[in-house]
Amino acid sequence: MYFEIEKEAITAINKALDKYDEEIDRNFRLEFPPDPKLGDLASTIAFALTKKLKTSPNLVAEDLVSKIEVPEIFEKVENFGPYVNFFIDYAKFSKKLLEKVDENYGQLPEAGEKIVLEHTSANPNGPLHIGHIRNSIFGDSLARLLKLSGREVETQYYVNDMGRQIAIIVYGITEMGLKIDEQEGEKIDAKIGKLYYQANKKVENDENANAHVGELIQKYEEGNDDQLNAIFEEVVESCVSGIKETLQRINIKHDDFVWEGNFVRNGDVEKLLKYFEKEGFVSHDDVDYIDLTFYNIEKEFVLRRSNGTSLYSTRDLAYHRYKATLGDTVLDILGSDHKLSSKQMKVIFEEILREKAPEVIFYEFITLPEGSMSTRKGKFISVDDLIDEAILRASEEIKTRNPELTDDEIKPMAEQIGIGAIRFFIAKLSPEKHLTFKWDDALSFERGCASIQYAHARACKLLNKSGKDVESLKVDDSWIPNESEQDLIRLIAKFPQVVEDCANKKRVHNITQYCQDLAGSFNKFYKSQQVIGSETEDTRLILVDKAKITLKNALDILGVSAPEKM
RNA sequence: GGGCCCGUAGCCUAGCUGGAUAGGGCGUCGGACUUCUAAUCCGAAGACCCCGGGUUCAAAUCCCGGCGGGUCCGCCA
Repeated sequence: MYFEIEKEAITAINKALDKYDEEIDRNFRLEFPPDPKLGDLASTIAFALTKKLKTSPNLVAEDLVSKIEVPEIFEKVENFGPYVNFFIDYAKFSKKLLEKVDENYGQLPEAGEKIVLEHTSANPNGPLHIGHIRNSIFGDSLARLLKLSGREVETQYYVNDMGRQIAIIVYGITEMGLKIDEQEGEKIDAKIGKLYYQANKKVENDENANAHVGELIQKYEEGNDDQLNAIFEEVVESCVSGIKETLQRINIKHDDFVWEGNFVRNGDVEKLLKYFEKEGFVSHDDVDYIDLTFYNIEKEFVLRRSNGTSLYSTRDLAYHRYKATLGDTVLDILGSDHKLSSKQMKVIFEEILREKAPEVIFYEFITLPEGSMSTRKGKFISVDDLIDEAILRASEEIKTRNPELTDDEIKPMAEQIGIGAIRFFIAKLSPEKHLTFKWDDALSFERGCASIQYAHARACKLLNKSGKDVESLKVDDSWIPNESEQDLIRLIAKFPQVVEDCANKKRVHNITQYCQDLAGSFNKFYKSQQVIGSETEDTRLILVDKAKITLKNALDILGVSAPEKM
């Protein structure tokens, strides 16, 4: 709704600007004033005009206001110092808004852009740990946000089957006689992690073992040993299946899993290397590499090991060229430790291949209070453990609040609340901020996600209790919303704009704030206004229903489910 | 050593393409359950926006120089 009325306000301002002789940039948008007392939409256009007119911005704003014809949907236009502020006529606006909100509220029209979004892509050498989860939760939420904003999105998980890590696991199986089934842990990915830890310890301290791993890498890359291929594939497939299960628990599902080995097997990597060679970019030492000092990058880009095998970075280049064929934009979510290699990739794409480089969003690490996590050192908290703990804590919380509930009733609620707490906790922090993980911060049910879910459950309960079919109700024509109703309407109206804004900036953490604001506004309304039995019962029920829908759709961006009961 | 990121009340944080009294949350203190669920609401206290310069009518935001923390600089991914 704000889109429409913003347009009206801009048109009105432009008409007023026509009355001046001075030419100023008409490509402006409106902003939200910091306080509803100051109106609903504000323009800073007076600042631009001030420079031309050479008077104070306050006077310009005052003069501009006198020249503006107030569009019908607005009550008045006033200037507050240099700001030109529009006040919505809520008697007219509210009814229109409520009629507009349906199940798809917030879904913006098709933008005609397809984004291939890669996220998570953790090495299949162990379970997902809480260091990876930021990538997954941010990536998945962003995918949801971008879809809502009208983009087409395909999510991919890049499976590193050819890495040294997998070869180490295979070494553990074939040379050390370790068996996946015999490892500690419930899930197969956890067992593989344990096996990897042991095999890695051996390889680190034993030259021969280390050399043997190199041979395994070489053999798998050549791909002629069917028996060996099968072992590699089984390890990777098993681990990925465990990871998929974990992701599913936190409402994450990728559209596609792409194995890096494909790009060696289908010849793409070789083609790329030949191209670099032909164009004269390759330097030969023990290894083949591209010297990037000309582009101000000290670190060379290694293409091939001395034994002739390819590296992750080379295969990744081929993978990114493949992704570019699938959509308009290639977007990666990566930890900040990838910054240098991404810079190398960007230069290679733009300067050497002369192709569009992928877009990358970086996030800082999550560390434990005692230091950073490491699958290699077996030092991490797995996402499965985090989920289990979250659900456990949530069910205890539910039990103390609702002692009458049975375990069967509690279980699904605990899952929704526990998972919500995790996703919300991760999503609310902007990605460039480093995070030290603490259980009590991560799994708080006060004022966090649970209170938002609670607002939704409250709305459901209320609608249910009314016994009316809200779809068949009509907004009362004489209704003039009071203050808390206006506040709620304002926030509901803002939602599509929040979606657009966050999607353009590719930021999801502002969505969490929006959810909190909307829930807060609903709770305030709920506390102060009687719904059932009031004179405007039907209208208020509609308002409750629309708030509920908006809340649900906003939570959906975060992959958090909206419970009907709590 | 060089590159990149971060530094906002006791704690976590939004704002960072310059503009309205720096917005939330946790914690603290005080109030509200005979009334549609108190996982809620109302109120209060709490901020040299790391420090020092500069640009500007205007700086948390931009520039320069420090300080503190993180991270990268592998024939790992």
